[in-house]
Amino acid sequence: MSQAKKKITLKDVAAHTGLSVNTVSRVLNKKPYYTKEVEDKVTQACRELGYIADRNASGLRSGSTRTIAIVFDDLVNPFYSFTTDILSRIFEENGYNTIIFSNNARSPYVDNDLIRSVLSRKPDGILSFLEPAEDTVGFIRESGIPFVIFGRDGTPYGMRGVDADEEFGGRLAGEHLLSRGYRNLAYIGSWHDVKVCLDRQHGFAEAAGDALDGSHIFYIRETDFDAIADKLVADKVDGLFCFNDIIAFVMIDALERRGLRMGEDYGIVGYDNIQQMLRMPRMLTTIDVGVTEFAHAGAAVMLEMLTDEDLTPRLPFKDTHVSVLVEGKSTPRKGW
Amino acid sequence: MSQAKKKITLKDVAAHTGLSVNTVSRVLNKKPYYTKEVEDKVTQACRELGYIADRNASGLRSGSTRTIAIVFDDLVNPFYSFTTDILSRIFEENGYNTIIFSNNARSPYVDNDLIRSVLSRKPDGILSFLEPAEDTVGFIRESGIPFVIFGRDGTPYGMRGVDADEEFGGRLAGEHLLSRGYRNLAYIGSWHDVKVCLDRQHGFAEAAGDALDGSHIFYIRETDFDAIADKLVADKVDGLFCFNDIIAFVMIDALERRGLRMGEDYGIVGYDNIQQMLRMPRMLTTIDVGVTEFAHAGAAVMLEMLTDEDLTPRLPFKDTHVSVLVEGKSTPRKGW
DNA sequence: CTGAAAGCGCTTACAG
DNA sequence: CTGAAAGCGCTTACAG
Repeated sequence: MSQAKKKITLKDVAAHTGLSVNTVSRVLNKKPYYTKEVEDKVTQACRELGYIADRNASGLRSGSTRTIAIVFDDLVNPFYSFTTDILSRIFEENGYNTIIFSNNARSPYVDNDLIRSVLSRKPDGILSFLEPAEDTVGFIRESGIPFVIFGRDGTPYGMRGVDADEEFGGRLAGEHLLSRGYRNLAYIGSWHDVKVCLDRQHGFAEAAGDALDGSHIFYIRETDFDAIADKLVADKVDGLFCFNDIIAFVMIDALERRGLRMGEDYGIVGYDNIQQMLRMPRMLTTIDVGVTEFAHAGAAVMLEMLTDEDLTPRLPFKDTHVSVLVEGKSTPRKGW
Repeated sequence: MSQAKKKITLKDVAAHTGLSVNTVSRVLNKKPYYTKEVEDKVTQACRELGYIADRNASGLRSGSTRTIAIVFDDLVNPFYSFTTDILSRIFEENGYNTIIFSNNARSPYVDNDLIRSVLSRKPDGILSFLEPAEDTVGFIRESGIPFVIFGRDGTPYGMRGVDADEEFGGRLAGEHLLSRGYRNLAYIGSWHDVKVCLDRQHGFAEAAGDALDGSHIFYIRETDFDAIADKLVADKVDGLFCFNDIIAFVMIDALERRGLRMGEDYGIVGYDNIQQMLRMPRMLTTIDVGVTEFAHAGAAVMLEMLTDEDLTPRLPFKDTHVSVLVEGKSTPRKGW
């Protein structure tokens, strides 16, 4: 097997054509002022030599790496992977590569270590599924790099965000469970200090009214699934709303191990509709934000910031799209 | 909002400490020869100034970008996202960032455009879920860059691969369906020219024997789901083996629309056990390769190639791990 | 329309 | 143990 072939650089292409590196560079970047003849010569030489431009080198000089960083805490959740898939394809189409970062689930925030790691790659923009930690907000803003918070409200941080109406989603879940006859409800959230989680909770609580007792609000980062399940069984809770579908699945499993069957002994509503992303049968009743449009909205904001198009007040996603409840088998009419 | 703060470079740190950029660089990279005093001064200055090294610049000079490219065709499939999540975390722990590339599902191969895009980022290594296209194999090998084919056999390309025993998995599926009483079987593959797909098919065919008629072997890239479902119904097929879980889910849906219920009118086996990755209830019977160990094996090979550790003949994944069949509700004993 | 020089922010030899 | 110079592969002014 032949060893690492000599790397072909602009200089080689220049030598091969008898032109200067400057001219070759100009042709490749389609800058004005060169003859068709020169263009052909360059194109030909690049093909012959198998020239591939070094994007890192060009980034260093030009100040733009044509790279976008995506930050998340858990690529396993299809909500993130589905969105990341769409985003990276759109970025690619626009000449940007995607570099991914995760937070090791240390916290639901972009902390200092993480942002430093991201910035060391000099991306042209950062799209984060996580909110910035208190002490990184100023740092990020001062860096001047476009930062989009995806799926969360950016205003508290003075940043751009692309978010959906989470309270509305929570309300849908609450109304649905009530309308199906469930009367003793619970909410299983993720982190007690994450806004999305609280928004869904508040919407749900508002709709649920007396049916949701304060002692039936849980956060999986504080109470483990088994403890939650035990409490639900003990208190004869009959309707669950979970922060996302994965949490719902885990609860279904935990309750099954206690002899309770989904859609028979209790009703349950999730969030995200990952079943559809995976083309699975509709089993779980869930809230669907329209993830494809959501991702496209996020990409649009990012590209808008990158190209400095004037940020004319287009209506944000939140105001133009509305979540819907998709019914599965997990919330049949209760009793009668 | 303050505008882009002046970027802090090594030069600034040098000026601030009264040292040369060289010395500062040496301290930051922990090269030998500097006093504790100098080290403290540098550390202090970096903190004060908020210095973040430019990894692209260092990569340009040093020849190593500390970047690994991961190539896939569909991040939505949890098999890929789960694996990518693990891989990127392991790479991160070892000082490498991950840059992702997808093929736009143009083909199941790494084609010329794709590899050029990847190489332009000068990654230290490439881990691909896709096999290289015929005409890119030579190019990739000549580039000298470590290339690991994940989930596929690398030997036909003279490359390193990390693969599982796919025929064995296919056999498990076939034996299971037979043992449950299904007698008229079908295989739903992905691409007819992808080795993994064929390996599973061959293992399955071997176990199925006469129960698998040649006309009941399909590839979803050639025949659409509805056409497949129609044929299955017409021929009263009672047992399905699908290339992966997602294909299985789509088939279940297509058959349901034709009035056939999974686990009642027919049995079905998938591949990958994505249910477990998503912590979902065990519904589908499926083949599980042990994706966590699989991902770790892939990372190990990649890191091994990067650090040039001698490639002592450790047993490859295929020879040390064996897939298992995980039973769900989709393959109950038939009839009696 | 094309070229020679400078420089992006680092690290790598090489001096001292 | 530390520093001055050169250079990684490009693009950006600036000349001509």
